[in-house]
Amino acid sequence: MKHRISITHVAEKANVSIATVSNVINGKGRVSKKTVDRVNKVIKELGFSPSMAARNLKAISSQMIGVVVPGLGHKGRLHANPFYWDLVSGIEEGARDREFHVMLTSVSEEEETFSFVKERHLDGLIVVGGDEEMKAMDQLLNLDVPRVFVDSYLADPNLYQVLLDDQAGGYMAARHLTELGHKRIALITETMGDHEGVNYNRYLGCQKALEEAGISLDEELIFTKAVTTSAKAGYEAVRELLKSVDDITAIITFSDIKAMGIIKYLTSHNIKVPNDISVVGFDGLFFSEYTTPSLTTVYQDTVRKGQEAMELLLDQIDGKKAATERRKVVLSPELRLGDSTAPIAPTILRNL
Amino acid sequence: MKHRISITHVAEKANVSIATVSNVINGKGRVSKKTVDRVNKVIKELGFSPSMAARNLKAISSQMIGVVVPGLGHKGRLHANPFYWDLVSGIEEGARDREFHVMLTSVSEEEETFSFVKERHLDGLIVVGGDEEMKAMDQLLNLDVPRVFVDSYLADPNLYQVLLDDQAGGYMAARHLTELGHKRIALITETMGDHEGVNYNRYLGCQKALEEAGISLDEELIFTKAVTTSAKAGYEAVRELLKSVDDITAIITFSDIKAMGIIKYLTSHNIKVPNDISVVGFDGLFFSEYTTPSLTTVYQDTVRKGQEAMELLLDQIDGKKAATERRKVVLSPELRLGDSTAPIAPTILRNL
DNA sequence: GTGAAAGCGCTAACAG
DNA sequence: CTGTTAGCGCTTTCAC
Repeated sequence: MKHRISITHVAEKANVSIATVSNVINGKGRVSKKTVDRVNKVIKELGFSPSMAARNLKAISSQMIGVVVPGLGHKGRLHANPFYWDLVSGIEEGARDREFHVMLTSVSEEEETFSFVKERHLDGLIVVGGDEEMKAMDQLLNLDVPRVFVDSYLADPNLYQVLLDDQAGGYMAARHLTELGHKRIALITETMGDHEGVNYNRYLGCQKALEEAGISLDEELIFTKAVTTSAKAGYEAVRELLKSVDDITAIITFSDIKAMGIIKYLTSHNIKVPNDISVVGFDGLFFSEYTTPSLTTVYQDTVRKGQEAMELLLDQIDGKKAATERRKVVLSPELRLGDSTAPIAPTILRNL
Repeated sequence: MKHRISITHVAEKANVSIATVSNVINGKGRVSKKTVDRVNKVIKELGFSPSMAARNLKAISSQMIGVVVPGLGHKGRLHANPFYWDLVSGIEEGARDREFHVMLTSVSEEEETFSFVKERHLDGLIVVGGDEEMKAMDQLLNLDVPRVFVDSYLADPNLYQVLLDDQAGGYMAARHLTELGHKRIALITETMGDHEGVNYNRYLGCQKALEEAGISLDEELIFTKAVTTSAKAGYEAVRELLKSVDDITAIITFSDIKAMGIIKYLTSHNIKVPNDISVVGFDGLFFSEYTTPSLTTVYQDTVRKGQEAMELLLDQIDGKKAATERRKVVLSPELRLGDSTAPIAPTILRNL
């Protein structure tokens, strides 16, 4: 295995000192144009590129940030939710614009140390969707690096966070249904933790809309046993739900993929969507317009979410003043109408 | 900003030399149990973790591999195909098992140098889905690092590749349709390049099945103008296709998300799937069972594909003998029946 | 068992 | 303008 080409080789071949080569590489110091050209020529000839490892040894920066996604790896492989890919797309795009690279890691249920952050001199971390209950969150909160938390609902106002206005989203979903005349509206979601987190906030929004419409959200209509965020979980959740409830006319769920599973169950059991039951999803993923029926969903710009997170992180790394003022970015959702919701059926109205 | 805690600090506090600390960290050399314990205690107290940058300076390895995905970034942000996320999940999982980290980068249409591979001492690269025509492929092929190409169909037998048996997949799709009695079968795909690549091979498989059934694949039935791999592209492609052809009874397309768009177009234009037209997709993504109708599709284990790629890469990095023998891993697809295909309708049969 | 010392490739003073 | 030199944190002989 041949030796790495180092700055020294370049220096020798160009008949200059390594300091000069260094200056040329970094455009620093005063170097005559002639020398610059010569050195650059040699660099090209030798196919030299500077070792970041060596650089990092002096400078603290590694020009690399980490993205921590829950459950991607090992024990808890990521649930195939396109949402993450959109988010990562946004992050990568933002990083690339600023010449940063992105390291992707997952955090499992096991104890994690995140020692890699120090080991690799990571300049920052974007943490996706960890609640305060997440085991690893403690560790994460104690790290001494710039961090941005996405969808995490952390109380500490000093933390940098990117969120969706989930309450508004939940509100839109429920409001839409009440406006269509629905009264018996079920909610299908994962466990909502201890009154925090994305799902809980969406739930609060729903509740508000229902209250406004003079509807009380029956406990029995809140189904929080969807184990994962997946089509399958949605499918199984409605099945269970319908065992104990038979008069609902609408369902809200907090992800499009669960909505998909829900619709699948309903239509394959001869319950018409939206005629018998309306369904509202959440996220507005690419496929939501292409399902049959197309989804009414609360859209969020996930790619942008990723970009915002990256921007917030980089501002922080740069120590920009802006960063101090702008610690929390809250994006707005948007209701997208599809064919999965409709006014409550007249026959049902009559029975009320 | 406080100084990084280095091996020196540990050495001082533990009253040993840095060499000993190093030995403890790496479990090398002879160190008395007593010293080991003392040093480890100090390490914990100080919260010390060794700098990989410094390590990399000596050792060549960075314990990091790069994943290169086409068009994720900047100019050509990734098309929202869950396929990639599955693949990356597999890769990350494989990496994590072997204590490697994964850097995610995109390659745009622009000229790319991949200098980061040397700069960051990457131990290897997994390249996803680049044809030989891809501009950056030349660069990629000339790099001097272990690489694994996924879905790339490169001629050089020395290259490490992970592929799906795409011909078999295409064959399954078409065979299934001919067995159902279909004769006028259309193909909707992206441009198929110069007779290579994933799509072309799937096409070959189709062709074979059709030939076996005594059907010639009409030129006019091959629609290669789907611009991207997306539901929208599928939607628009059928629309165009149906302008010039009106007697097809089945459509094959090489991704589930295009299939989704196709079905959407058909059903929303009152063409029944599968009664009027059968549709076969490809990939077997999570949602394929949950569409309405559910998709008949050629399933591939995408997560496994990622894992295999990682394994092949790591074998190569380790210089395992196995790697020399096993340069090409070809996974097998599997036909998954859904409700989007059905025997050709009797009414049509009568007209033939 | 343990330590001293020489680098790995680069940057950043500081001289010249 | 350009070169010398001292580290950055760690691994690795080679002595003791």
